[in-house]
Parts: sequence; structure tokens; C-alpha cells
Amino acid sequence: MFNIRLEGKLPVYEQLYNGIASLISKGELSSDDKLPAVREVAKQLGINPNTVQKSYALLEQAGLIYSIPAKGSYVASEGVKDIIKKEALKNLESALASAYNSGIERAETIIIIDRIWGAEAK
Amino acid sequence: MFNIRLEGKLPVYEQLYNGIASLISKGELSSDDKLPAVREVAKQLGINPNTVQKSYALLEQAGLIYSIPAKGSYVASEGVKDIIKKEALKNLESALASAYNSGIERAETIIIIDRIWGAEAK
Amino acid sequence: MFNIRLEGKLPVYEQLYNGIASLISKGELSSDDKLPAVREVAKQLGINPNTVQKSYALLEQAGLIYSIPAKGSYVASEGVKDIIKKEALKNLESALASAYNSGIERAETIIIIDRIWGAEAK
Amino acid sequence: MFNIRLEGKLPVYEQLYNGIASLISKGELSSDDKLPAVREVAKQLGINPNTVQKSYALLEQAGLIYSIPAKGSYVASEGVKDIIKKEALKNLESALASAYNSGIERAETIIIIDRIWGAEAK
DNA sequence: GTGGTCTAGACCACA
DNA sequence: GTGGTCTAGACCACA
Repeated sequence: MFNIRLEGKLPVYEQLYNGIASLISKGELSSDDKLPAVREVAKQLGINPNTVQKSYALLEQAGLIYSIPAKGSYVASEGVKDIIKKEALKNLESALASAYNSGIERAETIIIIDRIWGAEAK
Repeated sequence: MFNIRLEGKLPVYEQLYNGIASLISKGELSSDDKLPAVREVAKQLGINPNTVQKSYALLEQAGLIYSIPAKGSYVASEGVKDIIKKEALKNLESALASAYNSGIERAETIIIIDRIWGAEAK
Repeated sequence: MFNIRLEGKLPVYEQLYNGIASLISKGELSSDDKLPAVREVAKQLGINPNTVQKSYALLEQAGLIYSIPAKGSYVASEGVKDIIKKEALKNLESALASAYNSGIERAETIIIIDRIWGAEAK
Repeated sequence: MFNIRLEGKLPVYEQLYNGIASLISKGELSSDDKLPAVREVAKQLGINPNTVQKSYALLEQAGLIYSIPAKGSYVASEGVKDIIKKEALKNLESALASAYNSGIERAETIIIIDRIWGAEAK
């Protein structure tokens, strides 16, 4: 159900968190859509239900989803995308400031940006 | 002794961590340099010694400084700057990826970059 | 709730860390189990909440538990027992090597082992 | 001068600490023997002088050596071997207790012991 | 109620 | 004087 690749060295629950947040901001998951059950996701991705549970808990804590006990978890309604965007912006500013402080050059960050957004943006 | 401004909503111990890491990567603190005592920093910045202690503990854990009880804390020796830079790069890539995923435009990130690095870099 | 004795000269937060890790590897605490609240443990053991907080933070850092603010702390999911065992084995090998280097006799270590594991194991 | 191999994943300063402590307990370094200068050791082992400095500081703190500024560092006189042995014993007991707690079998520890002390001890 | 942060202040071992 | 540990107690955001 979830088209999410787990890879890299970040904690699995964090990758899953980011993956779901990404699906929401891309519009592949809309307000009030039901998320697949914790056990479902666990089985499909081959990870432990507790790990999925943790990601869901963090998503709820961040206001991106809401859970109704014994019913399921749903994408939150009010301006979810904005919440995600704001959170991402905050992290970005913090990471950019740290990068600047540690002597990383402006040019280096632009290279990463072009790689991610695609250089076509020229 | 430390020229560090504490502001914003990040935890104080985290700001202090970043501030000291920044001084190291800027070369204002070099390998072998002694850091001011925990209580010294606390008094100067008007914060609690425990908070400073926490920052120092995190810096030691990250390999940026080492502490000898009853002696003091010192900037670590082996490639400290590189450690800081690598850590910052990893955070940056992660934050940029999240930003992209959440629909932030390339132009928006450039604006932040210009604000931090200074637009003169043109 | 926790059946843990605090004694000896190791820091309290370390004894508590070891005690909880031990409960997990003995199976008295299983994946997904909720740990008693920080304040709860503090009251029961007669120690300060901050000290418990420190132990919980170290356990989380070691990947043995995970904490969700305003929810609680839970035993981590993936192979917690293995993590504990591996860590213990590493420490053991290191300590035994140091013991050998410092001239401790084989017989002396066996005496300690018999005291801990119980000589009945014969 | 020092016949010490640095390898494995322990911090270098810790390996150096253990190596020197081992030389002392084996009698290859005796009371009041002069240790090679920090820079000497650093050059010979290809590591940073600060790292050596840290090991020396820890050895002094542990009472194994004493340093006379501008003269050098010397192996301590009173019962150095006993100090090392006591410290090793303390670590050993702690590690064995953790091993027991985490479900490691008595037999497993004996295997390691035989490997280190040599099975000839039969 | 819960984890997390922070202050104020004490004590310890060690140099 | 120094790093480190600990108590007592407050406040915060969040559920």
C-alpha cells in the first residue's frame, strides 16, 4: 500500500515518518484518508509493528494524522501540508545555519540542491 | 570568553553545543585548547552549570572535546573540524530532502542561503 | 514495579540502566511493554526524577527503549536482547583481556564467575 | 620504544592507556622508570600528541604514573601493580555481572577465558 | 499524566 | 578549582 523504500542509515521509524509525510505533501494521501493498519504496514515492509507504531505516534504528535482507537489512523484535516512545510523549513534553516557555521561553502550547498531539485531548474 | 548568543527556541544546551562546535570549525578554538570551566561558562552566559555540563557531555560524546575530571575540558585532537563538517553535511542533505518532499521550492531555499551566507557571494 | 536493588558505588543512573537492561534480557520486560513513568520510578526507588530521566535517556540512546513525549517509554522492538548481549560480550572480552594483562590469574576469574553464576552449575 | 599495537575499535587513547598499564604490570616498565616523551610516542605510533597526552593524563589520574613538568613522566612507585590489578578486578566484576544479567552462559565466559589465558592451564 | 528542560544548590574525588 | 553526580522542585508542550 505504501510505496516507500527503506534504506540508508537513518532509523527506520524516521524514514517511515518522512515517507508518509512526503506522501501527504505530494497529495497521494489526502485529508481524512485512512492509513493502512499498523500490522499491515509492518508485514508489507518486513519490519516490526512496534516500529510502525512509533512512526504513527510521531506523526500524530506532529499533527499530521489522528488516530481513533479500534478504528484506525487518518490523515489530519486542517492544513496538514502547511504543518509539514513549516516543520521542514525549520529543520532546513537550522541545518543551513550549522552548515554555514562549520565552514561549508555556499557553492557546496547549491550542488546538493541542484542534485535534489534537478538541475533543469536553470 | 565564549562569544555565543543564546536565542531562539532550541534547547539552551543544544545552542551551546552548536555554538562551541562553530567556534571549533572557525578555528577560534584549536586542538588542545582548554575550554573555560563549566561553572565559568554558566556564570558568563547566565545559565545553570548543569545545562553547560550537558552541552560538554554531548560534545565529548560526539568526539569534539575530551574532559579530564579535576583538570578541565579540551578540544579533541584528531580531525575535529572534519567531524563537525561531516555531521553538518549529513544533516543538511537530510533536511534538504525533506524540504523537497514537502513541496518547498528551490527558490525558497536559495533565499535562506543568501540570507545566511550573505548575498554578496554573487 | 521495578524489582531493582540500588547498591554499590556505581552511579545510580548506571545501576538503573543495568537493572532495566537486565529485566529486558531476562524477558521480564518484552518488546512494546510500557515502562513505568519517570516520576513513578523515582518515587518507588527513592531517587530523583532527573536521575531516572538520565537512565531512560541512556537506554533510548542505546536503542533499548524509545520514548514518546507525553505518552510514555516503551521497550524497543528490534532484537533488543541481542543488542544487550552483544554489548555485554564486548565489555566482557575487554575486561577479561585487561585482567589477563594485569596479572590476574585464571583461577581468580573462575572464583568470581562461580560466585555470580552459582557454583551449582557444575 | 613502546611495543604497543593500536587496533580494534576502542578509542586510541584507551588502547594506549591499557597498553602502558599492561607493560607496567608485566614488569617491562618498573617503578620510577621514565616514560618516553609525549611527542616521542606520538611520532612513533603515528598518532596525535594530544591523544598521547590524554592517555598520560588518565594514567596519572589513575595513580599509575606521575609527571614532573618540564622533566617527564615516571612510573609511580607505591604498589602500582596492585592499583592496576584492583582496577581490572573492579571492571571485571562489573562486566561479569552484566554478562550474567544479559543471559550469557557460564560456559561462554569460560571459552573466552580459555582463549585468553590459554587452555594449557588445564 | 508524560517525557523533557532548566534552575538552584549541594557534595564527591581528585589535582 | 575541576568535571561529575545528585537532590528538590519548577515549568513546558502535548495527549
